[in-house]
Amino acid sequence: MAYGYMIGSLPITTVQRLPSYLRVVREMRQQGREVVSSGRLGEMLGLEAVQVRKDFGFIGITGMPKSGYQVEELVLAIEHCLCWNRVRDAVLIGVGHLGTALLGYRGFAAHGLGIRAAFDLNPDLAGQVVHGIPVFPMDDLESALRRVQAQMAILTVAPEAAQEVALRLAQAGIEGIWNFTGCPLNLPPQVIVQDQDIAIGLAVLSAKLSARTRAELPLPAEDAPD
Amino acid sequence: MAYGYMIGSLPITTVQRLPSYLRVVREMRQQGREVVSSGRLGEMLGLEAVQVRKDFGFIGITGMPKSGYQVEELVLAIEHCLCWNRVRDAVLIGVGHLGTALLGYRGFAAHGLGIRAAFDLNPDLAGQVVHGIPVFPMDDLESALRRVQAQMAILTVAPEAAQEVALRLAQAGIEGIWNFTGCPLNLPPQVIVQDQDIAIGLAVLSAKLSARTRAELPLPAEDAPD
DNA sequence: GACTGTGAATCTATTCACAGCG
DNA sequence: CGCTGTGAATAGATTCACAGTC
Repeated sequence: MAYGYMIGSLPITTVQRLPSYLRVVREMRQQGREVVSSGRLGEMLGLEAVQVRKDFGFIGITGMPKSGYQVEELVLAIEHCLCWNRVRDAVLIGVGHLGTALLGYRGFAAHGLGIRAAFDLNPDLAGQVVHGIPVFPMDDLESALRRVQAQMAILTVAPEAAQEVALRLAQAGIEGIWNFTGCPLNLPPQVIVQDQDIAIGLAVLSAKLSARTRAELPLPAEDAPD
Repeated sequence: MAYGYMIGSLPITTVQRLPSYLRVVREMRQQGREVVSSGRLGEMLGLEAVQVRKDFGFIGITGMPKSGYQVEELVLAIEHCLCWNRVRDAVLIGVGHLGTALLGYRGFAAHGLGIRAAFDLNPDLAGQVVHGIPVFPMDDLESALRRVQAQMAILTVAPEAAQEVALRLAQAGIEGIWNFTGCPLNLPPQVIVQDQDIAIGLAVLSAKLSARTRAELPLPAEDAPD
């Protein structure tokens, strides 16, 4: 079983399922539930039980026949894999609609993310505090980054500015960029870029809706003679 | 070549790449460029040329040896696949930080989406107009949906309310739900649900950063004797 | 009996290799 | 030549089938 496209020792598809496992097992822990089976978890998340078991195998968790997996152990193991048990310092660039929304999202702490500063071109925003996070002018980017020691940047600037700002971030030593701009970034390979393109999800939904609408219509008379 | 996981006649992975193709070819059209090769497109998007050709084959586009593909033809074909050449009526439920940001996003028109109305529990919001879109109280959901004829709903409510609101949407005849709540929705199968879980992208980035940090550290003395 | 754990089989997606064409 | 188009090969992910264990 040669698994590829690995992140560290985990298949990327496994990593993508970890957040939903974590949400469920955290909830169970809060409810005082101590064990859970792969079957129950799969049912709740729309996954096959064996897939859940394989995933847990990858993150090094082993369960007990008859009873299942220890909820607490699962929480800790998943948090460890993602480093969501400690808080990673981050900055956000581009305090527009989306940037503001992300600054206001209370859930990031539980996802290992602490936004320490924000930056925006607009001089009216600089000096303000948005959802508790101070906003600095773009000119201060490099000097502020030397102070706040952020490892990650959340990029929510306009598409036209994306590449240029990303390059400045890379040069300032940012290690990972969470890219909400929808533009592909061209950066030195030591910077890890994660694209978060909202248009992809919309495209899948649009295509599904269109496919169903087309299927409901009478088919366009496919009476080929042969 | 038996491709599965199809949406209509397209592999889902192809559909997921269509938005980035579309962005690039629309830009080229605006610049007056008439043809483009699969190699050039692949280079711009970080894809293999052959993948681009396969994708274009699926959407029924055929190019010319030596020159490449007609930019205009590509734009129209991709828009057609996604139904992004006409505007689909939608409503948005939950005018919090994220909901407000989405209401303010000017790009949806180019993605075939027109938000006609928004809804929120908060009575102070009802009656207001946010980014040009009227907000109604949640109690009016069913009656308003009878008037606006929306096909799609954007769900940006708090996780606790997600399932209940989604059920109301399904009963009101909504065909597709774009689910930003991070909670899995349990709905009758005729409703198409597209989950847009921001935590997945963050998990992948977190895991990559953690993996690299771990790789840089001296390995924890793996001197097994056998 | 009700679970886990895992090799083998299957299914899906990407990439290779090359024929065909303007 | 410099492209496209596609069958064949490979790589990756899921699912099956079943052995093992408490």
